[in-house]
Amino acid sequence: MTLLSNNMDNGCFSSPRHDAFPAGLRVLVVDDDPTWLRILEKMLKKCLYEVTTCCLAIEALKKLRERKDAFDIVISDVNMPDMDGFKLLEQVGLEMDLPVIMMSVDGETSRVMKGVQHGACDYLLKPIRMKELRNIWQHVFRKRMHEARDFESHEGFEALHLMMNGSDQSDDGNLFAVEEITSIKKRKDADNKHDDKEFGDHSPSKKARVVWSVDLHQKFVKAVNQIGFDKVGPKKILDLMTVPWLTRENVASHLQKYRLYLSRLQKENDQKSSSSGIKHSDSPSKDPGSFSLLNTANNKQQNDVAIDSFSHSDGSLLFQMDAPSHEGDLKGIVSEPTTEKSRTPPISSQMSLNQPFSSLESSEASHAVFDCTIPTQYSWGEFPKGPLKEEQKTIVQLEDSFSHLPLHGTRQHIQVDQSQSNASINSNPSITKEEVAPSLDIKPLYAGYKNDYVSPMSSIGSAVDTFPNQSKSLIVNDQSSEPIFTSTLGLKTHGFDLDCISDLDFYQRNLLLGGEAASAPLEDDLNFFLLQTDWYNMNFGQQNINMSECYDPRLVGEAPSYFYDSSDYSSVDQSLFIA
DNA sequence: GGAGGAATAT
DNA sequence: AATATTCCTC
Repeated sequence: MTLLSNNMDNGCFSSPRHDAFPAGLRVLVVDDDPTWLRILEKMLKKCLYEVTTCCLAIEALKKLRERKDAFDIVISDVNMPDMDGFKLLEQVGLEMDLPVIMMSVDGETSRVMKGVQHGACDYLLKPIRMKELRNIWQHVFRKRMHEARDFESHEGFEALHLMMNGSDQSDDGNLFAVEEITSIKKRKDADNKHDDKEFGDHSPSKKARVVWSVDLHQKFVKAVNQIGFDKVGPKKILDLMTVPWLTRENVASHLQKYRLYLSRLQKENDQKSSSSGIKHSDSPSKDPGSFSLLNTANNKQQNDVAIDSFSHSDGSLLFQMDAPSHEGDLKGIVSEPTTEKSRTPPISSQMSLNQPFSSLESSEASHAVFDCTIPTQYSWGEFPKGPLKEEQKTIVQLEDSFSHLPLHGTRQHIQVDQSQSNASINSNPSITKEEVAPSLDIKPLYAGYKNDYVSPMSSIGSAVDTFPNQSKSLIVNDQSSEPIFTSTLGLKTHGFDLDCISDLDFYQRNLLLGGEAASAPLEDDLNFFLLQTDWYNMNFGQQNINMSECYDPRLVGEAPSYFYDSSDYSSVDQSLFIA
């Protein structure tokens, strides 16, 4: 490490005798009580600091003015005859801008506060212990960091830490030199430079990440379908999506993931078919109506663009979508879920699941599907966090949760809500008209969504796999920490408002936040950030709420099913397309 | 010289 | 795991 040299240009800590950082710290002690003065001097010297004492505040000021660079830090008593310690504090802060530590026998909060308000970097109560003096250098260090302007708490802390460890015993010169500190800052500055741009427009340090919300994905899928799976390209998709802030790269990345997902499904499908002989039976309901079903290559018909090209040889299908948007959106291909479920052992769930499909009409069917697939709020509560996290969660669990679903009752509920959903959505600024318009309502969207990812396969396995993952994502994950931090910064700047989710918010929601956040369940979020005391976390949590499809707690009371359900859907969907 | 897309990085 | 970036090919 670099040693602090006595001849540093800036003259800091220039002690002829010591070159290790804390050692040689030039301290000016001011106290009208000679006894204390002596004691302090002794103690400070023991710390290897260079000590200068004076019993008069005025005298201290004089010394300081004479040579502004002669001291690194000032320790002053509060009660002095010639001048109020606070006054001195103020002067020093004004003229020399040196860190000042106040001390007194009086620990009254108001006084301490006064000292701090006047700029004291610390307030020590007499009797003062070595321990307290030993670390006063930290104030100098901190100040320097700040001065270096682009002080970064993190690095600063690290450096500080290092210094402390290394310097504690003043044994070696294992300390960071001021120069180093400075360099750290510089590096920091450089880094921040790019960030700054983003900061400018409310974004945090890093480039915002695009969160592929259900809406976005839906658009994506729609575009893919319109173009034709075999002809798609990021650019084309991007153009069709008409999402201004989205970039080709974003789309490319998503497409990559999408393809990966599909291929994985395909793979699984293949395996399955081979092992079990023939693939799944056709899904139950191929509803002529609007539902599309997937499975078997045969059903590709009615879509303008069936994206089955992906599937291959074996003809097992990949997936189809109703391409044309129009109201066609509603029809999603729901097959998969059905199939999966039916296969699953737990009878109760199966029954419920199947039923809807076979008998319901398309629109209803889709609802039903949702119901089946998505655990309702009840489920939420029932899902054990632990298990959810586990990779092998499984069918059993899923089934369990499914069996708990209040399908019938819920279904009705949902339908009703659905009618309101549009209103809700519209009222929610976070969703732009365009977004709302194309799709009749969220449910259909989800249905479509699900189709995209799930329909291709009717494999239970895939469903199962995804589920656990999704749960994982539901739980606050650390990965989001970084993005979130950033985003919060942005939010902070803009004054995030939970009540008013504006387009901007939508934008932020999609660009600023970490992806996982979007699927975080309210419950977890709340738990999570209720534990946090700082603003960042609080907002982080709120953000999450917003992100999860209008999951505003305050709204929950009013628009129950819709919100709950939607959030659930979103989570499910997300998991679904998590490859 | 840009678009796609696999490989990598974060 | 989800996205972003990089890098190579066409």
